[in-house]
Amino acid sequence: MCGRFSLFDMFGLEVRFNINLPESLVPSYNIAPSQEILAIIGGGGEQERYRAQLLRWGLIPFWAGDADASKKMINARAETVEKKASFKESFARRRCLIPADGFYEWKKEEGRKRPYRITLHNGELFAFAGLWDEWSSPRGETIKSCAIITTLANKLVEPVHDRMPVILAREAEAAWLDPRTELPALKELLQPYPPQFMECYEVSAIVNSPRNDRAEVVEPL
DNA sequence: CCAGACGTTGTT
DNA sequence: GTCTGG
DNA sequence: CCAGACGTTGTT
DNA sequence: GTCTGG
Repeated sequence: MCGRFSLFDMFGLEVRFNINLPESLVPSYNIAPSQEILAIIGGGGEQERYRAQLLRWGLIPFWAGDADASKKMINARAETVEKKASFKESFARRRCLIPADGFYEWKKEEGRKRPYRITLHNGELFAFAGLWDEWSSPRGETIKSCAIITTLANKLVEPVHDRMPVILAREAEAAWLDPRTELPALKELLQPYPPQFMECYEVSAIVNSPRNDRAEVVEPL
């Protein structure tokens, strides 16, 4: 699954995704659920440019009775995303890119967990396939939130964990955002990323606490 | 028909 | 809102 | 995802 | 054990 990632390479970000960054966005080595994260929406048709949008990580379906759903819905399974009540509407109409430069998975062994960091070669920026939604409370407060889609781990990640987030091929990003893309074509985009373009290495357990947001957590152990 | 759930991961 | 279970 | 808290009453 | 906060 994917419950932690990083996005600290802010310089390449605007050019790579053709966006203006939100003022309040700060680089982070250790991004956790419940935080406001950068997402990219728009594209396709008349819209010339993608838009950056901060979203709470943890999707609250628009019909939810309260906002507690967000504590659970940090991931959506690629295999079932078009069928689940909580995600189907977002899958059909509210897809987003979630930029990152690495993510973390924990390997469980002998009763303890060791964290690993997974990146593309050279720490290149990439985008998770994401879903978003907008929820309004009875009092009229609105919350925009999101989830990251997961799929089977590839050969590189599989020794650490059996699931991993969907990283979109760069040439698939536009199709993912395009409202005209048909559902079967969308599902085809949700594949495990090719392991030969990725790196996986153990990192310090300092990353375990989301409070430890510093460069040390991305260093090889 | 209405009521009630709506999720993933990991562990058992 | 929409699906599943009864 | 992991870490850390997990409670009420009454008083300031 | 389970929920909340980050």
